[in-house]
Amino acid sequence: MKYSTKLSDAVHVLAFLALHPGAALTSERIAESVQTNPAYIRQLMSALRKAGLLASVKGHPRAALAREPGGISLLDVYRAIEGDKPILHQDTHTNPNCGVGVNIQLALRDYYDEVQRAAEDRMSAITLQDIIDTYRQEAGMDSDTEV
Amino acid sequence: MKYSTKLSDAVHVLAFLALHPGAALTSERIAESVQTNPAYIRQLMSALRKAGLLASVKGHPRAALAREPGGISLLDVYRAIEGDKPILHQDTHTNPNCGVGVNIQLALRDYYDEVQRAAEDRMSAITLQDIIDTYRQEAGMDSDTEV
DNA sequence: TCTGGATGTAATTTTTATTATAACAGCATA
DNA sequence: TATGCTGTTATAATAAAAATTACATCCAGA
Repeated sequence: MKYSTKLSDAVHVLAFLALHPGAALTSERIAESVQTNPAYIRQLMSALRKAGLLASVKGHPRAALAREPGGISLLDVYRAIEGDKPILHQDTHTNPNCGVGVNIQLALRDYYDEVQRAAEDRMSAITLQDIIDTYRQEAGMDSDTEV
Repeated sequence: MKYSTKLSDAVHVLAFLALHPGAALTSERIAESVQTNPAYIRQLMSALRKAGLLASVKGHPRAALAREPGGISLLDVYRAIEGDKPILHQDTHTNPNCGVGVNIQLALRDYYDEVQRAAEDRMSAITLQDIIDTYRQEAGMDSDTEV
């Protein structure tokens, strides 16, 4: 498949909103920045809304963060967008008649869970605010260079 | 795309070899356990060989681990198989004319690197021996229940 | 020394998750 | 009450992975 960039795009959307407070951003305007189509942006926003990270008014470009950027972690966004999709994937198509195969995959699960937890722990320590701060630094403070 | 199960399958291959020392395992025999085709197994083995995790003799079913299971970490296998493929993916198709978009993705890179490192640190602490031990436990010691 | 079974590798096809796109009902503001 | 945008669903296109095919090469044994 393609590599999923939904997490990156969702962060992009949230950061874009945070950087343009009260700017009447339509899904079309945001889509331009992400260089994609408005429907995809609305899909992401829908997931973010359901997770309580974003508030919006149907029919109007009034989307806004539902929390402070400092209160939104990368893990929050990951959960909102990817649900409980793991970062490593077991092979669930091994030969069920082969005890070795099945049980190796079973054993792997425990260790994949550990890796998942390590990644999620790190993600939970990174906030949208951190990302915005880094953005401002790297953009050399010319943070109002427009779209 | 499909989800990659190469890491899981490569571990499967290594564990299978470790569990059947000197058993003249053909790629076909291993493929049965993984329930896939021999060529795919040989591709995995080729990557493992290039990474120095596995030794083999061309033309003959003599593959064997090149190191003790305790000396092969999950990270070693990941690197052998996936190279430097990251677990989280940036969106590199954002609008280059949008400073915000580009720089948000740039800022994300730093944080994705942190997550990657956390995951890799954990992977480096897990060895093939650990996985085999867990396998034996979960298989309830009937570790010679055959293929 | 020659034969055969298996490897190593490249090329092609099939599968499947993801993104792109289209379509439209419904809402809230003007 | 007309309009612009949202929220959502459905379908098509894209891309990465696994499956499959093909074959040159090797080397152990007859």
